[in-house]
Amino acid sequence: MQGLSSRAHAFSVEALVGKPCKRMKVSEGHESSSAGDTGSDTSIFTGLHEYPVSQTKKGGSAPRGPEETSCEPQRQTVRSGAEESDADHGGENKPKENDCRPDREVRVELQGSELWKRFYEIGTEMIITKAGRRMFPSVRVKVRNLDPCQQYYIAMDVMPVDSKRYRYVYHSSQWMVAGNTDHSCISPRLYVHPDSPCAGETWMRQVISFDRVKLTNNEMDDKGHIILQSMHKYKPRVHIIQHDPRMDLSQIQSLPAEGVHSFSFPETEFTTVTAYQNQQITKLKIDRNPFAKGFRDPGRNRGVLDGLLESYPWRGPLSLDFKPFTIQLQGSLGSPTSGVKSLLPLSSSSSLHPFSVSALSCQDAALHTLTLPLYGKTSVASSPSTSPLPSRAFSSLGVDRLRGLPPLAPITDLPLLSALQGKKPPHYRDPCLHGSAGSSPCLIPLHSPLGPQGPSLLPHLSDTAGPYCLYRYSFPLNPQLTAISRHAKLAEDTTDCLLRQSPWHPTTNHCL
Amino acid sequence: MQGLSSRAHAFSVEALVGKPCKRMKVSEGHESSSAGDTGSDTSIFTGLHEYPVSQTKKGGSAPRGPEETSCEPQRQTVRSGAEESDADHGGENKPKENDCRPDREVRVELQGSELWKRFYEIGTEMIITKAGRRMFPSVRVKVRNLDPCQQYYIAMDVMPVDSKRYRYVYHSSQWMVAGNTDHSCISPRLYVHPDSPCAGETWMRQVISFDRVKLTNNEMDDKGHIILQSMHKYKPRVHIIQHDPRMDLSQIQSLPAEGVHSFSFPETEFTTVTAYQNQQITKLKIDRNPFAKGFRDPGRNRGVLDGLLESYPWRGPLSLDFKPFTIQLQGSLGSPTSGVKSLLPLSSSSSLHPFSVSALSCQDAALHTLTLPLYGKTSVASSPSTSPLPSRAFSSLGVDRLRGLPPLAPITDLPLLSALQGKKPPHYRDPCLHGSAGSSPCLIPLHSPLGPQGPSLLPHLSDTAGPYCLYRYSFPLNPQLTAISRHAKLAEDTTDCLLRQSPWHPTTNHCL
DNA sequence: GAGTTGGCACCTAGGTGGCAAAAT
DNA sequence: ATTTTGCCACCTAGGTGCCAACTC
Repeated sequence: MQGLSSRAHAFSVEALVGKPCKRMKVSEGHESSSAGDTGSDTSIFTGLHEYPVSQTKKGGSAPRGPEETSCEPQRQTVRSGAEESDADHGGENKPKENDCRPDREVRVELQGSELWKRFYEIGTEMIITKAGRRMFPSVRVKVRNLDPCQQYYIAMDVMPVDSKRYRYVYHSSQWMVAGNTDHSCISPRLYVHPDSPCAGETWMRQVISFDRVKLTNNEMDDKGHIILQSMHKYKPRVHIIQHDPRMDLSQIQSLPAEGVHSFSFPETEFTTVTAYQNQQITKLKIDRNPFAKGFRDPGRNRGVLDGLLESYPWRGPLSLDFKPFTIQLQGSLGSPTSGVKSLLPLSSSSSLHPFSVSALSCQDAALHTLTLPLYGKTSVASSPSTSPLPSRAFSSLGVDRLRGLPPLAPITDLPLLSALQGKKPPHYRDPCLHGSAGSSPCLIPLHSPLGPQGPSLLPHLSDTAGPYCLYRYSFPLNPQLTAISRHAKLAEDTTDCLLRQSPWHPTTNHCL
Repeated sequence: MQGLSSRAHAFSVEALVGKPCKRMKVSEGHESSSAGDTGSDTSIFTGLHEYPVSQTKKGGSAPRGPEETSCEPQRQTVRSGAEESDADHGGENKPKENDCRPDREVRVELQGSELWKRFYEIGTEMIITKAGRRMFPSVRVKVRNLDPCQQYYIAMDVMPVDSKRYRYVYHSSQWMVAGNTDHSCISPRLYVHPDSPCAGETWMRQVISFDRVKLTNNEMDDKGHIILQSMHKYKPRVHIIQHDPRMDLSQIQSLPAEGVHSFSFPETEFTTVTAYQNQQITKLKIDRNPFAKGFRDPGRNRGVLDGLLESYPWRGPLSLDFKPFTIQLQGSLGSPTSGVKSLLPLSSSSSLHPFSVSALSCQDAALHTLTLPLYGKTSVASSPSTSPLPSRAFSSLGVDRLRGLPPLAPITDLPLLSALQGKKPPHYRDPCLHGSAGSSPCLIPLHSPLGPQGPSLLPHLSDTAGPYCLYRYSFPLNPQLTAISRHAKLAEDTTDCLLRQSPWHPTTNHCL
């Protein structure tokens, strides 16, 4: 389980199997090294029971100077080394189950500190929007030395680092002070972790993630997001709040007067923006945030087609522009009975791959022909998919159904018949066209030459006769070409696929 | 906000604006009618402080007979009418803030009772899977007469109705007893609502939804799902548990000995299955569960194309099969300068619609031509979309970018130029092909006749000269045809769109 | 001109029933 | 013969940066 995002899990599973009020051992790895170690992926802070951090300023104005929050980065070095290992072994002590006073200072470690530092070195920017935007990276912490039996709230807020307004100077790639904050008195919002309240033991057992926090620049926000001003510098704080059963903290909107430990981490400082200023930040965000994968530089992990091109020797004739091209892929066929010939004169290498892709590449016709095998063995369907592509990737390209082609028996087979008759293949559903007597929308048996270039192509296909059924899939040039290549990839993974034996009329080019 | 699904919201927003310990007025609508009213969409139960329901049987075997759970459906009629309205007005009483004894019996109403009853009349089935399956409908309740200041846990479990095994007899569409349960002693799982614990006031303010509950048939489940046996009858129970601050209830796995009110509703009884038995159940699920929308009968809400066909008089020549067809849509053009002529001889009706779709319908060529307007006014981009289709719908058809065509200035415009030069339109991203000098994959300026039928089509286009730019989009016959129709829908919604004024070479058919 | 906004293509994440193979 | 399982197409829901238009 990732963090505490699902409260239900915490209750229903992990909490249930855990032994209550028994300190769990957490992996503590490198923390016994110097806490300020920049090579560490965590930052450790200890909180003092006597209030290490300044109180929340209710409805107050922004602090005047940097570091007014009294939980200083320097505090980071207060505890380390020896006491750290003390704590490690102290975890074996029997916790005082009825005594809810923690036996040592509360400690909080920032998770993903390494990533935060990567951003911090460039100058972290966080987008804020009217609707609210998540932070990336998000604040994730591990807490230690809580009383396992005590109930705690854990919350986060975001404090101004100073009362300056900033602007980004492109040519120097730097943030410069651009003025002072107009002190709009917005009471700072406190984000209470959704798992609150929770026993110390449960909190300590896992990473506490604030990834659902959203930042907004909408002062009228009514969704509980944290309200910030654009072009200002901020730093998140994490608060560990002892639950006082006498008080209903379920609706706390500001920190209580006592029993609060607060922590912050220098590398989490960021500047709010409505659009990224520093392109290095953009790049790093795109590179690390899974939701931005669509923007990633394809250089590293290019399209499957590219991968195929590189992994096969026949690269030559293929190109991605409008020029004519031919692909002839080659794979090991499991069945000696499937006699596959080289289908196209343009192909150079030996041709045993179970499908071929060709283009009738008049410059703008974008009409392609795909000869694909019909999977003749059931093992195809049940073989574990080794494709690195999620199947969803096909969806967006609109060619999922190519794969939906079922295993078939020679000719009396119902799915084949339905395909030949222009019905839907079994797995295909199209609610828009449902009920019409339409044909299979994506897999269409090839009946005749397609255009000017068709005849020059088809003889090569038809004279191979018997062992395969030719299907045609037409698609616009580039995106679907990728799709085709993905099918190539699939076929490649399916080493036991067979070409379908289905009748092919050599002169009419009809698939019977 | 829907239910309490986001704890963060409960804390950060709604809870914060609410006045603590003041009973909120909830919409109570028809509840003052007889509680047993079958026409009502809620079922109301009252719980007795003296334990209306049998205790949880820890690790126990299934009950032997039906209705062993003592919270009977019949209890449903205990309270109604007069007291109901009493409670309504009692809501204005000042709650005794320091006295946490509720002033009347706790009441729980099932939300969505009407839907539950629809299922119940057929014989509700719930799929159970190894990974866990949600319930549909899900248990959603409203609670009343809690002490606003008292903290409560609210939980759900699922109790066997009897200890019989059932099988479905298809020819009689009935569930028949097929034997007795083998008493596998799996301790029943308790699903604690993720918002627990929470103040009575907060609970009462909104619908409490158990839609995240998952049912499983995996006895070894470690994800906290509720474990049931297939082909058995069950009924969910809802428990209101007073929070005893002396006890840590955050890890409760069974109901405490006191302070629990339990409720169940006869219409929520269901039979567990691994695959639906009664097709009426399947149909109702598909009809009502948004996640099953893909399986819905398109008869009611068919494809947009169908809708267009019906809403326009020119239906005649269009068909969805392989036959040749022509569409000529007609809309009101904002600009009198855009002289659009009837583009195709096949078109019958008057032709002023800003685009046309035609097919060079050789039986299997599937090469179509789309003439579409370029949106010339910024108001197009900013006009509120009235299309009932989510934009995502286009994604799956692979033609999103058609819409991405930007508003353009006559010819020096960069996006247009890039489009004409075969570059990507501004909004288009294709990571797979990124970096290649490829052309616009989906919007390709029309340069020349496309095939045998091309020349006969293009003269009609080219001699309209000046005011538009012709783009071509090729697509396989059926699915993308729908996509085209969706663009028709978009264009229809965009009443102020303008045909683009861009040069068109009348003899070469090139878009300059 | 600088900063903000809204639309959108492209993702992640995950819920649904259909289907056919597998298990019982 | 019945029940279960795994895969899949098709959805919902929502997070991301890009872009053009808007605002000040």
